[in-house]
Amino acid sequence: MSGTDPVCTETAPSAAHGGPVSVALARVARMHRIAAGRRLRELGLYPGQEMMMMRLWDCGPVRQSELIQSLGLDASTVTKMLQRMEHCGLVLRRPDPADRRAVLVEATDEGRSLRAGVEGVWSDLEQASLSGLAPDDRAELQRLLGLVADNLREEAGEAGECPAPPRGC
Amino acid sequence: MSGTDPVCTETAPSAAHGGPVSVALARVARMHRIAAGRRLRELGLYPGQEMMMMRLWDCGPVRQSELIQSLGLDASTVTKMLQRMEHCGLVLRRPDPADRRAVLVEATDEGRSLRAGVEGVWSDLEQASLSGLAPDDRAELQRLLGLVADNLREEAGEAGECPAPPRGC
DNA sequence: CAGATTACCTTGGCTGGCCAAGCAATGGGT
DNA sequence: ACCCATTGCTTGGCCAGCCAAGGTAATCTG
Repeated sequence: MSGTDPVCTETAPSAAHGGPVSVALARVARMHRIAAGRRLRELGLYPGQEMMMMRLWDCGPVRQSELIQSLGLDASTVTKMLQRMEHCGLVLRRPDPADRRAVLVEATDEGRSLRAGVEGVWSDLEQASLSGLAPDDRAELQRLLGLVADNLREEAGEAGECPAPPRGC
Repeated sequence: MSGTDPVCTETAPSAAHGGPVSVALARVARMHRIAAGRRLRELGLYPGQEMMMMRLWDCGPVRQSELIQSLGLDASTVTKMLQRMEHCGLVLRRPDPADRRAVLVEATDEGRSLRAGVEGVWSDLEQASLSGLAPDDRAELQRLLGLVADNLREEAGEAGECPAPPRGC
């Protein structure tokens, strides 16, 4: 707080730039991720892995490609995550007899044993982050997020044009 | 779609788990980031850097600690980002004469020249992702995100208890 | 005024996540 | 039967982002 402190006094980041909602969304998402990570770490999980496990708990043995599509992640991301998780004993991977390029993924017993903990963390977090929102508000928030998701999905689909314009930096 | 395909037919990921809103939030945020990254790359920026630049455009020379707090990022993250961005000529760093441990950060002319492009990208993205939402809905979404942000901020504040419970994996 | 505490930044290590490129197996077209 | 396009996954490279630990400067305290 010295005399060198420059012009800017505004602490709240931008309500004037291109997209206030986008800014808010990015911020909230990061904070949410951090909060989740803090709780998850006590279970021995890194943030993001819980999504994977949830999908596996639901489904029994799944093709890796199914995971990729259902989580909406990049294929290489899923590959590396599963490699680490397998190495930790959370998950089991074996070739699909019906298609020799595919890989079937399944939760191990150890992986399954985390289910209650993870679900507890998530519902706890949901409760904490939505505290003070009426049921109507929660439903509304979910609805609006759904609409945005639809828009972005469409966006992503029709974007395969520019081959690879240079990355300046 | 072979015969080996297991039980799970549900494509929509979970409406039953702990936190549907949390899931939606995480998904939307990731898609949003990807969409932003795709557009930003044509400007020579990586996703995340635009937030930094926006803050710098607003404020003139800023202390690094100010950036850390205002962006809500980890100190080490900001350090590394700025190192890369300085190396690319987007940004200029110089020691603060008033406090020899502090660093003052400022956009270079080259960095400033990206302003119009970045703001265009963001408003474009805002428009694309909010397409189909009435003004009321947009305002509502922003309001709700603000509430969630408040909850999470509070959350983060009072969480400095457990020193460092082991990371199993 | 000296010693302890605090603020500010840096480095190292690890993960999630992306893209681009590559390899193997499947399936369709002629 | 053959070739080619497609699908499924892997590797390598890079960046954002976290935590933990360390070093230097400013500030608070005795």
